[in-house]
Amino acid sequence: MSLSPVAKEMSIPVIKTACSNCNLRELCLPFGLSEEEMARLDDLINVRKRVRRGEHLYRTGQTFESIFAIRSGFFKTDVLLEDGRDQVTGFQMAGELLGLDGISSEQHSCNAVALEDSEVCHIPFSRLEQLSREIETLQHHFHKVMSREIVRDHGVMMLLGTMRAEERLAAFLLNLSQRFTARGFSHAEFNLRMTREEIGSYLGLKLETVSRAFSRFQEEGLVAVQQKHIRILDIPGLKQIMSHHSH
Amino acid sequence: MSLSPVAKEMSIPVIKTACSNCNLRELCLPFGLSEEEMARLDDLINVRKRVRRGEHLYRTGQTFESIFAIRSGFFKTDVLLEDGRDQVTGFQMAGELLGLDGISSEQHSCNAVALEDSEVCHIPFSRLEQLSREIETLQHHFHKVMSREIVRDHGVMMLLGTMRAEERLAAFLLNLSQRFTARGFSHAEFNLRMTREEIGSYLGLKLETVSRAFSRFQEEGLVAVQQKHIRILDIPGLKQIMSHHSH
DNA sequence: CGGGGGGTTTGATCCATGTCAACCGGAAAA
DNA sequence: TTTTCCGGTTGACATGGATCAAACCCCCCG
Repeated sequence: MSLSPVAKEMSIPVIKTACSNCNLRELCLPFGLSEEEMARLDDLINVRKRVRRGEHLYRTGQTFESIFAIRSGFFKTDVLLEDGRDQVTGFQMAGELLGLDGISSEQHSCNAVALEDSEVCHIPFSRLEQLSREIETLQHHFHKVMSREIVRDHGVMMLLGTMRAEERLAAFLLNLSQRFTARGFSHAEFNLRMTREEIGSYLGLKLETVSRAFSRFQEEGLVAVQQKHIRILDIPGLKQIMSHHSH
Repeated sequence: MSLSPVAKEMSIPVIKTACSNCNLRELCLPFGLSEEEMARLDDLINVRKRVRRGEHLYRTGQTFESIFAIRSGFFKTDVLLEDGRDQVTGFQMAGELLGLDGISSEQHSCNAVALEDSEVCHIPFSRLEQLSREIETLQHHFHKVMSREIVRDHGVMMLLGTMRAEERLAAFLLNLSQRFTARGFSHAEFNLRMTREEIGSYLGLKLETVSRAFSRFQEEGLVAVQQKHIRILDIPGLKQIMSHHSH
């Protein structure tokens, strides 16, 4: 049963979806803001949208107007080349921003697809710029978030350019583990939201190679894999694989 | 003969190195600013620094305080992994910014090395943020520049993840050509500032593979290669290689 | 003018990953 | 319960690029 407008008017307490009571505020844009500043940020985020599994949040070429903060759920972004090849450029989870790539050309330069039922906050970009001209903390934090995206991308370039298959998968699992931990989930046990093919696309590998690497990790007792369910058994072992360069 | 301080005091016209008379202003940060706004940007860029070939502009781990705009010259950025592997993450030329990756953690996350004698403008970041709170155009343009870097990185991820050796090199040459063109140089003839090994590192290939790909292009009449001197003979041909996926 | 050395080219061989194909297994439909 | 189907696993084989090695070339320096 959903609350009627009348219920609101009768001032029955309603859980307002707002930055100030969002448990992701320490990971997301509001980081470091005062109560009053957060309220002003709230003001500009007046649309929250559900995106069901498999649906696009935006597509390449669409006019860029807003960035999105993930309230809950899981997304992938991918780029499509004219000749049909495509690549997953990232997986995004709660508290992360989507759409930063659209600022440069005023249109989105990748597709964003929900990998599970998700909810996003819609942040009109020009209003965010306006507010960040007024709130130094917000401005600086936003710059940090963009910069972090650049650093992340450099990490992926490193992975794609210098690592072999098992190193890539180890790095990928450790990265997921670390991000789940930061969100208060188990660092050792989680469900993958993406297929082997999507993992492979992200890591520059074919799905068979990803599958074989998982099997190998399993044999060596590093992880327990059951379909999409992953239990990481030996984090130091994975770290060693990641950086145990044979040459 | 250099001008003495006395000459300046006698108000003999001195070419001031300033954004307003920099021929890169349309590519660089000042893009879209009024004369008055550009003067304010000039105010904050009071150090211009020479970096000789082979010297570091900054190193991984150094405290981040400024970003740098390249006035002239050519740089590479690279990341070093603990196990000794490294990768070139980009090549930067006049009008481009260096150091954006340092914002996120307040320390530089890569090395920037001059590949030829260069000159950079030193832009204290906190003052840039301050000014961009006051000048909307500057703020927006800066955001676009950061976003463009993200889009560029996605392009490189695509290249590393889905392209084969010759496609990567074709993409690389076309990209250089296009950037030289934008700076008023010949789009068809230029000198590479980097070694085959650096190209390989950037493209996720070994130097021998890069060399072989060059030879192949030469055989096929796509380019004329003589050491570091490159003449592009067939741009459509290169474009076709880049996107002529065999599968 | 004659080394010397870094960068480059080219050849021969090897190997990690791609490719192709068969099979498996769990979830949803019938 | 059985069927279907999609995603995943596993095997056999092919291949692009890595590796190792030698020779070459250009530029700098004595």
